Amino acid sequence: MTKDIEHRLKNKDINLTAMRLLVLDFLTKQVAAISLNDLEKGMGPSDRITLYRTLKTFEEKGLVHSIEDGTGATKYALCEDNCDGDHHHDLHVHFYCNTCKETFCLPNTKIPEISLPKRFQSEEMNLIIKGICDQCHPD
Amino acid sequence: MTKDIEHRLKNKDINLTAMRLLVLDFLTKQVAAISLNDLEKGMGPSDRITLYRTLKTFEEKGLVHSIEDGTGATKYALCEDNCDGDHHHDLHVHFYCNTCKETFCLPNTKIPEISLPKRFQSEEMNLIIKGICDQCHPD
DNA sequence: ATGACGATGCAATGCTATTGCAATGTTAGT
DNA sequence: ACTAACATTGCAATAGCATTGCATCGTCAT
Ligand SMILES: [Mn+2]
Ligand SMILES: [Mn+2]
Ligand SMILES: [Zn+2]
Ligand SMILES: [Zn+2]
Repeated sequence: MTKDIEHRLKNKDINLTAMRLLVLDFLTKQVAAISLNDLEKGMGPSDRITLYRTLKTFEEKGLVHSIEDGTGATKYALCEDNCDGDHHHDLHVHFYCNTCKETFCLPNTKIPEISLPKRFQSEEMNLIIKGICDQCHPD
Repeated sequence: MTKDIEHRLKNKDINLTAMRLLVLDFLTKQVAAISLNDLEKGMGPSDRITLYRTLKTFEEKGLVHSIEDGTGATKYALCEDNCDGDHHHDLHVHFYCNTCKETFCLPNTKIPEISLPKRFQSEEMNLIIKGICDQCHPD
Protein backbone atom coordinates (compact mmCIF):
# COMPACT_ATOMS: atom_id res chain seq x y z
CA MET A 1 0.00 0.00 0.00
CA THR A 2 1.40 3.36 -1.03
CA LYS A 3 0.06 4.98 2.15
CA ASP A 4 2.49 2.91 4.14
CA ILE A 5 5.39 4.07 1.97
CA GLU A 6 4.32 7.66 2.43
CA HIS A 7 4.22 7.29 6.17
CA ARG A 8 7.68 5.86 6.29
CA LEU A 9 9.03 8.89 4.45
CA LYS A 10 7.15 11.33 6.64
CA ASN A 11 8.28 9.59 9.78
CA LYS A 12 11.86 10.15 8.73
CA ASP A 13 11.17 13.79 7.88
CA ILE A 14 11.64 13.29 4.16
CA ASN A 15 9.51 15.34 1.79
CA LEU A 16 7.30 13.34 -0.51
CA THR A 17 8.09 13.18 -4.19
CA ALA A 18 7.12 10.74 -6.88
CA MET A 19 10.71 9.62 -7.31
CA ARG A 20 11.22 9.01 -3.60
CA LEU A 21 8.06 6.95 -3.36
CA LEU A 22 9.22 4.80 -6.24
CA VAL A 23 12.72 4.36 -4.84
CA LEU A 24 11.49 3.42 -1.39
CA ASP A 25 9.00 1.02 -2.88
CA PHE A 26 11.78 -0.57 -4.87
CA LEU A 27 14.01 -0.81 -1.82
CA THR A 28 11.37 -2.57 0.25
CA LYS A 29 11.16 -5.28 -2.38
CA GLN A 30 14.85 -6.13 -2.26
CA VAL A 31 16.18 -9.09 -0.36
CA ALA A 32 19.81 -8.01 -0.81
CA ALA A 33 21.52 -4.66 -0.61
CA ILE A 34 21.66 -2.81 -3.91
CA SER A 35 24.09 -0.49 -5.61
CA LEU A 36 23.27 2.68 -7.46
CA ASN A 37 23.64 0.70 -10.67
CA ASP A 38 21.18 -1.90 -9.45
CA LEU A 39 18.73 0.82 -8.59
CA GLU A 40 19.12 2.48 -11.96
CA LYS A 41 18.50 -0.78 -13.78
CA GLY A 42 15.63 -1.80 -11.54
CA MET A 43 13.73 1.44 -11.79
CA GLY A 44 12.03 2.70 -14.90
CA PRO A 45 14.01 5.19 -16.95
CA SER A 46 15.22 7.81 -14.52
CA ASP A 47 18.16 10.06 -13.98
CA ARG A 48 21.12 8.41 -12.32
CA ILE A 49 22.12 11.53 -10.39
CA THR A 50 18.66 11.97 -8.99
CA LEU A 51 18.72 8.39 -7.81
CA TYR A 52 22.13 9.01 -6.30
CA ARG A 53 20.87 12.03 -4.41
CA THR A 54 17.75 10.19 -3.35
CA LEU A 55 19.87 7.51 -1.73
CA LYS A 56 22.03 10.16 -0.09
CA THR A 57 18.96 11.87 1.30
CA PHE A 58 17.58 8.59 2.57
CA GLU A 59 20.88 7.87 4.25
CA GLU A 60 21.09 11.30 5.88
CA LYS A 61 17.58 10.87 7.24
CA GLY A 62 18.24 7.41 8.59
CA LEU A 63 16.04 5.51 6.19
CA VAL A 64 18.82 3.51 4.57
CA HIS A 65 22.39 2.71 5.49
CA SER A 66 25.29 2.27 3.11
CA ILE A 67 27.58 -0.75 3.00
CA GLU A 68 31.12 -0.88 1.71
CA ASP A 69 31.48 -4.51 0.80
CA GLY A 70 34.81 -4.20 -0.96
CA THR A 71 33.41 -4.52 -4.46
CA GLY A 72 34.02 -0.87 -5.15
CA ALA A 73 30.37 0.06 -5.45
CA THR A 74 28.55 1.26 -2.35
CA LYS A 75 25.48 -0.81 -1.50
CA TYR A 76 22.35 0.45 0.22
CA ALA A 77 19.76 -1.28 2.35
CA LEU A 78 16.83 -0.19 4.47
CA CYS A 79 17.54 0.66 8.07
CA GLU A 80 15.82 -0.69 11.09
CA ASP A 81 13.06 1.57 12.33
CA ASN A 82 14.97 3.13 15.19
CA CYS A 83 17.70 4.68 13.05
CA ASP A 84 18.01 8.37 12.49
CA GLY A 85 20.42 10.44 10.49
CA ASP A 86 22.85 11.01 13.33
CA HIS A 87 22.86 7.54 14.82
CA HIS A 88 22.54 4.51 12.68
CA HIS A 89 21.80 1.49 14.78
CA ASP A 90 22.64 -1.03 12.13
CA LEU A 91 25.56 -2.52 13.97
CA HIS A 92 24.92 -5.83 12.36
CA VAL A 93 27.17 -7.94 10.21
CA HIS A 94 27.06 -7.69 6.43
CA PHE A 95 27.64 -10.75 4.34
CA TYR A 96 29.00 -10.80 0.82
CA CYS A 97 28.46 -14.03 -1.10
CA ASN A 98 31.40 -14.95 -3.27
CA THR A 99 29.12 -17.10 -5.39
CA CYS A 100 26.08 -14.97 -6.19
CA LYS A 101 27.91 -11.68 -5.50
CA GLU A 102 25.04 -10.39 -3.40
CA THR A 103 25.44 -8.44 -0.18
CA PHE A 104 23.07 -9.20 2.68
CA CYS A 105 22.28 -7.55 5.96
CA LEU A 106 22.34 -10.00 8.84
CA PRO A 107 20.27 -7.96 11.28
CA ASN A 108 20.32 -10.65 13.93
CA THR A 109 24.07 -11.09 13.81
CA LYS A 110 25.51 -8.26 15.85
CA ILE A 111 29.13 -7.20 15.91
CA PRO A 112 30.56 -8.35 19.24
CA GLU A 113 32.39 -6.11 21.65
CA ILE A 114 36.05 -5.80 20.77
CA SER A 115 38.63 -4.90 23.36
CA LEU A 116 40.97 -2.45 21.68
CA PRO A 117 44.53 -1.58 22.67
CA LYS A 118 45.00 1.07 25.34
CA ARG A 119 43.80 4.53 24.35
CA PHE A 120 42.10 3.44 21.15
CA GLN A 121 38.52 4.64 21.22
CA SER A 122 35.86 3.09 19.00
CA GLU A 123 33.17 5.23 17.44
CA GLU A 124 31.95 3.05 14.60
CA MET A 125 32.38 -0.52 13.41
CA ASN A 126 32.00 -2.20 10.08
CA LEU A 127 32.24 -5.96 9.73
CA ILE A 128 32.02 -7.63 6.36
CA ILE A 129 32.07 -11.41 6.16
CA LYS A 130 32.63 -13.01 2.78
CA GLY A 131 31.73 -16.55 1.97
CA ILE A 132 28.82 -18.58 0.70
CA CYS A 133 25.29 -17.49 1.45
CA ASP A 134 22.44 -19.78 2.46
CA GLN A 135 20.95 -19.83 -1.02
CA CYS A 136 24.25 -20.77 -2.64
CA HIS A 137 25.14 -23.32 0.01
CA PRO A 138 25.84 -26.76 -1.52
CA ASP A 139 24.11 -30.08 -0.60
CA MET B 1 70.30 -3.70 6.15
CA THR B 2 69.42 -4.27 2.52
CA LYS B 3 70.32 -7.96 2.81
CA ASP B 4 67.37 -8.41 5.09
CA ILE B 5 65.06 -6.76 2.58
CA GLU B 6 66.38 -9.00 -0.15
CA HIS B 7 65.74 -12.09 1.91
CA ARG B 8 62.20 -11.11 2.60
CA LEU B 9 61.50 -10.82 -1.09
CA LYS B 10 63.19 -14.11 -1.90
CA ASN B 11 61.32 -15.88 0.86
CA LYS B 12 58.07 -14.81 -0.72
CA ASP B 13 59.23 -15.91 -4.15
CA ILE B 14 59.41 -12.38 -5.51
CA ASN B 15 62.08 -11.52 -8.03
CA LEU B 16 64.50 -8.83 -6.93
CA THR B 17 64.40 -5.48 -8.63
CA ALA B 18 65.61 -2.07 -7.59
CA MET B 19 62.07 -0.76 -7.44
CA ARG B 20 60.85 -3.61 -5.26
CA LEU B 21 63.69 -3.21 -2.82
CA LEU B 22 62.87 0.46 -2.50
CA VAL B 23 59.16 -0.14 -2.06
CA LEU B 24 59.63 -2.83 0.55
CA ASP B 25 62.13 -0.67 2.39
CA PHE B 26 59.62 2.15 2.39
CA LEU B 27 56.86 -0.13 3.62
CA THR B 28 58.90 -1.39 6.55
CA LYS B 29 59.35 2.18 7.74
CA GLN B 30 55.64 2.91 7.90
CA VAL B 31 53.72 2.86 11.13
CA ALA B 32 50.35 3.14 9.38
CA ALA B 33 48.93 1.54 6.26
CA ILE B 34 49.57 3.54 3.11
CA SER B 35 47.71 4.19 -0.10
CA LEU B 36 49.14 4.16 -3.59
CA ASN B 37 49.20 7.93 -3.40
CA ASP B 38 51.15 7.85 -0.16
CA LEU B 39 53.64 5.52 -1.73
CA GLU B 40 54.02 7.68 -4.80
CA LYS B 41 54.66 10.76 -2.68
CA GLY B 42 56.97 8.99 -0.28
CA MET B 43 59.17 7.41 -2.91
CA GLY B 44 61.51 9.32 -5.16
CA PRO B 45 60.20 10.11 -8.63
CA SER B 46 58.80 6.88 -9.96
CA ASP B 47 56.04 5.67 -12.16
CA ARG B 48 52.67 5.38 -10.48
CA ILE B 49 51.62 2.32 -12.45
CA THR B 50 54.80 0.47 -11.63
CA LEU B 51 54.19 1.20 -7.97
CA TYR B 52 50.64 -0.03 -8.39
CA ARG B 53 51.80 -3.28 -9.92
CA THR B 54 54.49 -3.67 -7.32
CA LEU B 55 51.88 -3.52 -4.60
CA LYS B 56 49.70 -5.99 -6.51
CA THR B 57 52.62 -8.39 -6.83
CA PHE B 58 53.42 -8.05 -3.15
CA GLU B 59 49.84 -8.80 -2.32
CA GLU B 60 49.65 -11.84 -4.57
CA LYS B 61 52.80 -13.20 -2.99
CA GLY B 62 51.59 -12.64 0.55
CA LEU B 63 54.01 -9.89 1.46
CA VAL B 64 51.40 -7.20 1.98
CA HIS B 65 47.66 -7.19 2.51
CA SER B 66 45.22 -4.60 1.32
CA ILE B 67 42.73 -2.79 3.49
CA GLU B 68 39.48 -1.18 2.42
CA ASP B 69 38.95 1.40 5.10
CA GLY B 70 36.05 3.19 3.45
CA THR B 71 38.03 6.22 2.37
CA GLY B 72 37.88 5.13 -1.23
CA ALA B 73 41.60 4.50 -1.57
CA THR B 74 42.91 1.03 -0.88
CA LYS B 75 45.57 0.92 1.82
CA TYR B 76 48.45 -1.55 2.06
CA ALA B 77 50.45 -2.86 4.98
CA LEU B 78 53.03 -5.57 5.49
CA CYS B 79 51.74 -9.02 6.31
CA GLU B 80 52.78 -11.19 9.16
CA ASP B 81 55.45 -13.68 8.21
CA ASN B 82 53.19 -16.69 7.87
CA CYS B 83 51.04 -15.27 5.07
CA ASP B 84 51.19 -16.53 1.55
CA GLY B 85 49.38 -15.50 -1.58
CA ASP B 86 46.54 -17.95 -1.19
CA HIS B 87 45.92 -17.58 2.50
CA HIS B 88 46.36 -14.31 4.22
CA HIS B 89 46.43 -14.75 7.96
CA ASP B 90 45.88 -11.16 8.82
CA LEU B 91 42.58 -11.70 10.50
CA HIS B 92 43.22 -8.77 12.73
CA VAL B 93 41.21 -5.64 13.19
CA HIS B 94 41.98 -2.50 11.23
CA PHE B 95 41.49 0.87 12.82
CA TYR B 96 40.79 4.10 11.01
CA CYS B 97 41.35 7.25 13.04
CA ASN B 98 38.77 9.92 12.35
CA THR B 99 41.18 12.55 13.64
CA CYS B 100 44.51 11.88 11.92
CA LYS B 101 42.91 9.91 9.08
CA GLU B 102 45.46 7.12 9.38
CA THR B 103 44.67 3.44 9.11
CA PHE B 104 46.41 1.05 11.49
CA CYS B 105 46.76 -2.68 11.69
CA LEU B 106 45.98 -3.99 15.15
CA PRO B 107 47.77 -7.33 14.84
CA ASN B 108 47.02 -8.30 18.40
CA THR B 109 43.33 -7.58 18.12
CA LYS B 110 41.82 -10.57 16.38
CA ILE B 111 38.36 -10.77 14.90
CA PRO B 112 36.31 -12.98 17.20
CA GLU B 113 34.34 -15.97 16.05
CA ILE B 114 30.93 -14.98 14.74
CA SER B 115 28.07 -17.41 14.70
CA LEU B 116 26.31 -16.90 11.40
CA PRO B 117 22.75 -17.84 10.49
CA LYS B 118 22.13 -21.38 9.34
CA ARG B 119 23.85 -22.31 6.08
CA PHE B 120 25.94 -19.16 5.84
CA GLN B 121 29.57 -20.16 5.46
CA SER B 122 32.38 -17.72 6.24
CA GLU B 123 35.51 -17.67 4.13
CA GLU B 124 36.93 -14.27 4.92
CA MET B 125 36.32 -11.48 7.38
CA ASN B 126 37.07 -7.80 7.35
CA LEU B 127 36.51 -5.64 10.40
CA ILE B 128 37.15 -1.91 10.31
CA ILE B 129 36.77 0.08 13.48
CA LYS B 130 36.66 3.86 13.23
CA GLY B 131 37.35 6.17 16.11
CA ILE B 132 40.24 7.93 17.78
CA CYS B 133 43.68 6.36 17.79
CA ASP B 134 46.08 6.29 20.71
CA GLN B 135 48.15 9.17 19.39
CA CYS B 136 45.12 11.39 18.90
CA HIS B 137 43.51 10.42 22.21
CA PRO B 138 42.81 13.47 24.38
CA ASP B 139 44.20 14.09 27.94
C1' DA C 1 75.08 -13.61 -28.92
C1' DT C 2 70.36 -14.50 -28.77
C1' DG C 3 65.98 -15.73 -27.40
C1' DA C 4 62.64 -16.06 -23.62
C1' DC C 5 60.61 -14.02 -20.00
C1' DG C 6 59.66 -10.69 -16.57
C1' DA C 7 59.53 -5.77 -15.28
C1' DT C 8 58.86 -1.07 -16.42
C1' DG C 9 56.98 3.39 -18.42
C1' DC C 10 53.58 5.72 -20.73
C1' DA C 11 49.06 6.22 -22.71
C1' DA C 12 44.45 5.20 -22.54
C1' DT C 13 40.27 3.57 -20.57
C1' DG C 14 36.61 2.19 -17.17
C1' DC C 15 33.94 2.94 -13.27
C1' DT C 16 32.13 5.18 -9.29
C1' DA C 17 31.45 9.24 -6.74
C1' DT C 18 30.59 14.11 -6.57
C1' DT C 19 29.64 18.94 -7.82
C1' DG C 20 27.70 23.19 -10.53
C1' DC C 21 24.01 25.13 -12.46
C1' DA C 22 19.89 26.03 -14.75
C1' DA C 23 15.12 24.42 -15.04
C1' DT C 24 11.34 22.75 -12.75
C1' DG C 25 8.24 21.78 -9.10
C1' DT C 26 6.37 22.66 -4.46
C1' DT C 27 4.96 25.37 -0.47
C1' DA C 28 3.55 29.15 2.22
C1' DG C 29 2.43 33.97 2.85
C1' DT C 30 -0.18 37.76 0.98
C1' DA D 1 -4.81 33.48 -7.29
C1' DC D 2 -0.12 35.60 -7.29
C1' DT D 3 4.35 35.44 -5.96
C1' DA D 4 8.54 34.79 -3.47
C1' DA D 5 11.23 31.29 -1.15
C1' DC D 6 12.73 26.94 -1.13
C1' DA D 7 13.45 22.03 -2.48
C1' DT D 8 13.98 18.83 -6.13
C1' DT D 9 15.33 17.35 -10.54
C1' DG D 10 18.00 16.77 -14.98
C1' DC D 11 21.99 17.37 -17.52
C1' DA D 12 26.80 18.42 -18.00
C1' DA D 13 31.13 18.34 -16.17
C1' DT D 14 34.74 16.96 -13.09
C1' DA D 15 37.45 14.31 -9.76
C1' DG D 16 39.72 10.02 -8.19
C1' DC D 17 41.04 5.59 -8.07
C1' DA D 18 41.61 1.25 -10.42
C1' DT D 19 42.92 -1.30 -14.39
C1' DT D 20 44.56 -2.63 -18.98
C1' DG D 21 47.30 -2.50 -23.57
C1' DC D 22 51.39 -2.14 -25.57
C1' DA D 23 55.99 -1.06 -26.71
C1' DT D 24 60.46 -0.92 -24.48
C1' DC D 25 63.94 -2.41 -21.49
C1' DG D 26 66.61 -5.59 -18.44
C1' DT D 27 67.98 -10.01 -16.96
C1' DC D 28 69.07 -14.59 -17.21
C1' DA D 29 69.78 -19.18 -19.29
C1' DT D 30 71.22 -21.49 -23.29
MN1 LIG E 1 22.69 -3.67 6.92
MN1 LIG F 1 46.52 -5.37 8.67
ZN1 LIG G 1 25.02 -16.47 -2.69
ZN1 LIG H 1 44.78 9.41 15.02
